[in-house]
Amino acid sequence: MLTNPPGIEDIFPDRMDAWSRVIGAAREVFRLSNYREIIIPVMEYTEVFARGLGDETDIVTKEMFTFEDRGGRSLTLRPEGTASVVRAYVSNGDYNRLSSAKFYYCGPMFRAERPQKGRLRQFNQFGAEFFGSPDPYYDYEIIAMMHAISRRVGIEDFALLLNSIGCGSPDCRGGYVVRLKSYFEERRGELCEDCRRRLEKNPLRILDCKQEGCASLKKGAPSIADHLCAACRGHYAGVKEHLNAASIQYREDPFLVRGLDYYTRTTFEFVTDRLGGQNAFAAGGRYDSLVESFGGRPTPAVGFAAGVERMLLVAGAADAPGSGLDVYLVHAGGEALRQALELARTLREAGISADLDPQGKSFKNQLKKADRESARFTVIIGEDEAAGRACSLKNMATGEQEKIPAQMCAAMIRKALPDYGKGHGSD
RNA sequence: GUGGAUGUAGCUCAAUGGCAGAGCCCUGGACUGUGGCUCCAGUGGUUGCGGGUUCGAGCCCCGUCAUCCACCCCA
Repeated sequence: MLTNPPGIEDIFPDRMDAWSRVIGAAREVFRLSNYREIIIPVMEYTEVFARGLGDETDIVTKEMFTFEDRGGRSLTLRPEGTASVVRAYVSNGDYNRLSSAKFYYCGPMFRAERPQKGRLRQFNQFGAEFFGSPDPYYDYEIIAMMHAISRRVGIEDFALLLNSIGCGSPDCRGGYVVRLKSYFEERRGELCEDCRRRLEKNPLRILDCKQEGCASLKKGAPSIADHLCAACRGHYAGVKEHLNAASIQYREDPFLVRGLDYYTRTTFEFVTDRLGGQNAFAAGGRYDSLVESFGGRPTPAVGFAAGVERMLLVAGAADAPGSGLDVYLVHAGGEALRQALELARTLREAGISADLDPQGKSFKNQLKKADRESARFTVIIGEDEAAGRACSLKNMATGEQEKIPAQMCAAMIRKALPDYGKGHGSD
């Protein structure tokens, strides 16, 4: 039997309810802050990600689905969205010339990791990016949107971790990294094997290590908080002020280091302990030099991304079987079927969802199907009804049933549906 | 890439090395034109795949594939 590749899932209708609620909440929150949707390609030239995320990052070195096109150029299925949005922004002169821009995106991402709880090879993210200002307000705006989306989706059990990793200048992170490196070099023997390698490549990442030895070492390590330059310190204070003003709880974590190279100043994560070996369901930060490194004008920017499947896990979202159909038509075949088909057309044209089984076995069988579809009404056309061009309208919740002229059916159902008009056809 | 666990009906799972089962689902009946609750009956299997040991393997051994969990890393 053919199966789907590992870590690449089908999403069936029963799950779509919860799934759409998450995406819907995100879209609505983005709209409220004037972010507009952008559709970015599912694949890019490999350089986009290599340059965007950093040549040495784990994602680029071992987690990308990369292949050659027919001309021998290297293409990669996108492992995240920010690099693509930046690439799109830079290559589109119209937007590039605007003083600022707000985008959001959603769609599948691909990473060639071993699947496990909360980790898929194809998964869905939505995210937002702001271009054009270093003002800490925008860091806040980005964080606040993700916060609002979490609340709307019903995620209660989470923490917001916040940090500033400063800028690259020698009196800021640049100098800090040097101190950090020498601190760990003196204790090289106590570091795990991975961290000894990180010591050369990216000493900051040692702070992220969960090995016991390394974790206890970092308690005595110099903290980035004490080594920010005046400008970055002021920026960080500004972000916190905005968060406080909005009563958004956060926990400062001076050791919060993200796996992507492009971050500057603000970094943050929305974390929970309900994701197995994973902990973050959304994360982001500021990336003030990424646009420039893609060949654009120097343009400060902030953004975040969230994992839809992880949010569903954290929210404990249950599958909802049944379609919420408005009407299921039950018929006795022959002339009754002919009238049922005609009535189905009428109902659908009136914006009422209707379904039936032309093979229609017993009434019992058809009623059962109506129940499985969680239909709100059943319209029954048996031989008696068909003879008088009538139908029996049954409310499936109460069991009440009434025989009415077929002509009146659509009008009566429409009146009885409490939310007719929302999500139904309009007139 | 590394480690551990698990693969039996559509689903969830039983079965000392000795006749492959139950619950749910599905179909039908009790109720000849009425869903959910109850009761009864029925359909449904190359026990992931390939070897081996044995009189005999779902069970033991080897290999392989798949899934899950964890490491690593990340949404």
